[in-house]
Amino acid sequence: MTVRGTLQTVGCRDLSLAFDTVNGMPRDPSATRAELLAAARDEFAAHGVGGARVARIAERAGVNKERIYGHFGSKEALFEEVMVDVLHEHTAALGLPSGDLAAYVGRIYDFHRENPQLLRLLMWEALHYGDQGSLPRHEERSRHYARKVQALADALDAPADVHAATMLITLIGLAAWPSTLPQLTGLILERFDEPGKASAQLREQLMETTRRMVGDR
Amino acid sequence: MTVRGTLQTVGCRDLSLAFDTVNGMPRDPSATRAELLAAARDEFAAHGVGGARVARIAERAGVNKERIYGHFGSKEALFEEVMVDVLHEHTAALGLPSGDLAAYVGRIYDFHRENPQLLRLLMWEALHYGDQGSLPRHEERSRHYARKVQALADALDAPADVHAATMLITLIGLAAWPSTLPQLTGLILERFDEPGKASAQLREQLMETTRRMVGDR
DNA sequence: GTTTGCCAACCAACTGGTTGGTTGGTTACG
DNA sequence: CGTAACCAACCAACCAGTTGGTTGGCAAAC
Repeated sequence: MTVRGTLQTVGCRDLSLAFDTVNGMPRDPSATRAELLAAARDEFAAHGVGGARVARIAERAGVNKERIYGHFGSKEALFEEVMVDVLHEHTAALGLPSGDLAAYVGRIYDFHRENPQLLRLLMWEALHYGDQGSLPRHEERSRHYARKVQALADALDAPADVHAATMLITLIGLAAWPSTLPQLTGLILERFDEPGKASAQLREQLMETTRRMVGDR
Repeated sequence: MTVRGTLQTVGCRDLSLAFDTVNGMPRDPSATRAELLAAARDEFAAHGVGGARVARIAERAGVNKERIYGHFGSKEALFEEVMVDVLHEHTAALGLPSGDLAAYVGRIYDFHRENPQLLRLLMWEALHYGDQGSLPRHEERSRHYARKVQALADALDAPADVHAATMLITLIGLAAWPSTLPQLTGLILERFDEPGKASAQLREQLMETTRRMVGDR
């Protein structure tokens, strides 16, 4: 991370990076914007919309608070922008369900364990926008999941109907649940010796359940 | 709900209940405490620990803010007390897994759909106490889940080992997941006609998955 | 090639409103 | 009559968003 600004603006800069922090550093609005988005992602994942502090976000980005309002307009709008970003990255990283659905579940399970940020952001978002209304970017997200349902139906060689939809919910749930309430998972598994091993057995259980679920019978 | 206090204490009382709000109302510390706990439950479920407002809690309880500190000491301590309460009620209402595990999943699924408060509180709690540490009342809660693992093992006529533990996690996950990110569930199901019917089909899917999961093979 | 003038990017300092928690006094009741 | 429950008023800290001013960079004018 590079930090820009003049020497006398002490409040917003990490002085350990002072060699980067010199007068004459080129201005770069898009870099500022990106730094803000990255800092905001960490802050929102850690504290949620209401708990996030714009001062902390600005400080972490090495930028003045006011830039948030110049670029995004409000804390809430910044949060929405972060969500768009994160969801795009997420779909790019995980792809659509295909051939081996148990492997798909295993992949998603691993992803959420190694990178809990996305799930935390989704949970904050779900809690923030209560039950009644819908989320921002509703239409876009609806289409995204319709595509996933279609991909799952293709993988099963079945129609993209309610059954495929409920199955998609179940698949995602199996993979994501242990990381959703990690303390619950820990509480249940902690009585058994090596935690790493228990986690691997949980992963196997989820994949086996997936295999049985998609098997015809 | 009854509201007590003197006539001049306008700020903290619902005047529509003025006939209850007369001088000479008997003091009842334990009732005050219970009112505070009930109001706090609603407030915390809606807004989380950080987002909850002690003024709102006191107002809803028809009691002065200061009573919160007299009874519980701090907002955070009040939250912990609410969690203890809610978890006790929850276990009393749902019981342990027994004979028909698919029915158990169906029961939990219905419970969370009809009463999203518990899950919301658990999510706020999970997000609030990050990944690192453990929750308050760790030992008590650990024993509680050990009992559940044991009950599940009994129902399966199997040992209470890691396998039973991972299966318990999976069962709870299947039942609770759709209500955890309800907007996601809605987003996936909204394309299909009657939403009530889709929800019923989802329920059936979860129960069938449970049946297949516990079947030996 | 250099000066000039303009604007977007940037910042420090400020503000009005909010909030968890406290305090000093009042009242019910055993 | 003493004590515990209760309350209104208060306070210091905090915080999202604003403001007025500064500066880097670029393009037009020379």
